[in-house]
Amino acid sequence: MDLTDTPDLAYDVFSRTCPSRGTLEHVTGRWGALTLSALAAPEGSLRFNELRRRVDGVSEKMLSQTLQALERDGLVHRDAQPTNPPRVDYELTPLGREVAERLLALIHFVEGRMDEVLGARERYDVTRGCR
Amino acid sequence: MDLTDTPDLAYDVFSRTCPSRGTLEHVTGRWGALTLSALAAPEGSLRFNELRRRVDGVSEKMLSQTLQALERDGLVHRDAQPTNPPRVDYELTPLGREVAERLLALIHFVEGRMDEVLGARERYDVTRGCR
DNA sequence: CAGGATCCTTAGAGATACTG
DNA sequence: CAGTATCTCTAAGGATCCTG
Repeated sequence: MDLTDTPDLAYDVFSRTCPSRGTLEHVTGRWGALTLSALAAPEGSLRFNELRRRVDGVSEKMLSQTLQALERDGLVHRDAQPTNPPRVDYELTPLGREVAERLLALIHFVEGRMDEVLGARERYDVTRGCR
Repeated sequence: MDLTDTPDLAYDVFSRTCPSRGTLEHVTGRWGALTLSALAAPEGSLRFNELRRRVDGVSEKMLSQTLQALERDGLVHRDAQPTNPPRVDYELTPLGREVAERLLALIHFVEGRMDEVLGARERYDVTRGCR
């Protein structure tokens, strides 16, 4: 084993220039997180407009951009049938599924603790609201 | 067990108006995620400028805003000594620590798979780059 | 149906200067 | 040291129209 250099710490999100920051932003961004979560549903595979309905509030443009970024990062697989009308199915790749798992653990935890969060907010606003 | 209504699903991030979306954005946002991660370090407690140095690239303004949002959500505790010069320490609350745990699981997973991601990107750019 | 192309708006972000 | 205040400006995001 050679430990003179640090090849295993190649990617550090704390560094401004690390590409992992970009990927993390795709994954955790407003629409990225919801899109991955939607695709993690049991159905496994969803069409463009199905996704759009699930991800409440997303525009066509943002969903399209989000899906492209996730596909480029190898987290989402895009299956386009050259039929008319066109039919395109999106599903998670194996890597994407592992990412989504961890993402959902975070999301569900936050959802489950929202009462605490909301309580903390009220307390904060009462004490510091008088600024 | 009564399953006729769904009171336990009170917070659903898929809904445009759910407050959990806001909290999730504080947690997963560019600076929120890095700030929580930095505070999850073994030291436990960090001062403003220590944080600023760890979170490479953050401005005073954004760090300040981020910390306020996280404090308001009850994830970060702020301890200000009214001395001169002032000294303020930030640390995770118990709830914040649980959130950070799950967040770090996601971050470390992504960091560990960046080679795959970068490989996928190259393949994507080669095949679709010709647009 | 799945998205590309366009235009438009504004909130988020950075830089700087100032203060207790 | 730990912020706040102010300014500027870009780029994310939304709405709309269009096409294979």
